[in-house]
Amino acid sequence: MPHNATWMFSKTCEYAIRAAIFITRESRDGRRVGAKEIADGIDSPVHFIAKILQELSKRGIVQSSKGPTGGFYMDADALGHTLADVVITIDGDSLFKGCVLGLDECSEKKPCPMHFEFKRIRKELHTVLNKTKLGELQDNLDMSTFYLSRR
Amino acid sequence: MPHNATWMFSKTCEYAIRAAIFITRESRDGRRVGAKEIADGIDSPVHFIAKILQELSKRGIVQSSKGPTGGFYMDADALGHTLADVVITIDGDSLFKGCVLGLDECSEKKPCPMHFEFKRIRKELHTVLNKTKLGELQDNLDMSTFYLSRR
DNA sequence: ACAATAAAAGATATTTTTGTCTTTTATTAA
DNA sequence: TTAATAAAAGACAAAAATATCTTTTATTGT
Repeated sequence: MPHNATWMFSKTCEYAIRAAIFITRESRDGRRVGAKEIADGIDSPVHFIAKILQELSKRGIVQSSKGPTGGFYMDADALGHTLADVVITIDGDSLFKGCVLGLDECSEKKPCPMHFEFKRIRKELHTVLNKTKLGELQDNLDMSTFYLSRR
Repeated sequence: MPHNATWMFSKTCEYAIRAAIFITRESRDGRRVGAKEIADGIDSPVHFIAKILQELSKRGIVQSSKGPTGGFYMDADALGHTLADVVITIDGDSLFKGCVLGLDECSEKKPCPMHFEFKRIRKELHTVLNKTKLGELQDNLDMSTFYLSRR
């Protein structure tokens, strides 16, 4: 039987979200952070998060620059993204659109038994992930009271 | 990047839920259904669902009997179970308890940035999966209007 | 008793996800 | 213009999830 020690996001996506929030927080005072520092900050394998960051960078979710003094950061544009953007970039939009029971043909007309029950949950989920921009999260002083790693 | 074409449940668990509902429906008029028939009915690999059914049977979520006229079915006891029971049997309770971002130490005191936002969603999710017993689902005539496979 | 049926059990294979390591490319500062 | 730094890229490895196949065991009707 599957282990599935987590929730609704792939592990890759969990790392991505944690990294995005970490970078948001760090780039508050203009700091750029390297893959190593991020990996330490969010408890993830260095090379793995590096790969993920490549993808996020490609899609404009985070900014990056090479060389010394380089690293990952967020510009104004990037701060306009939401957590939903991060999720969609990594896991796609199936979380918001796919059938809970994995049926291809599930729809309003041919609903699976859980279709209508989960409509509200799905909507709420979308709302939560969409309502806050990373920039707003950045402005929130409480941010320092949240944890991204186990230490 | 991960594919993750579905939602919050493992594929194994999706099959399990679909099978449980299928058996509930079929055992309405005392019918027992074989693994093959179930696999056809819910669009799943035969041997794979057979394995899953073994587990569900072991935990009393479904009943089974061997030999000709044998197959899977639900007795009164089994009909008292909820979808949450099925989910927990297969995927464990991490869906209801684990941190959304996969942090081991996430708690009220050391919350991850999404902790409080997701509290409500998690609760609602638990409610939806817990509120209806399979037996009640069985009594619901609308059941015939729901789909469990692509055909 | 026997043949047929169906679940249980277990071995094995494939695919996907996750994680690691090495090389290349771009940028900076001295 | 060179050495150091850091991301980008790509090859490879390990682990987990999913899927298939074969053998065994229990049950039924004849």
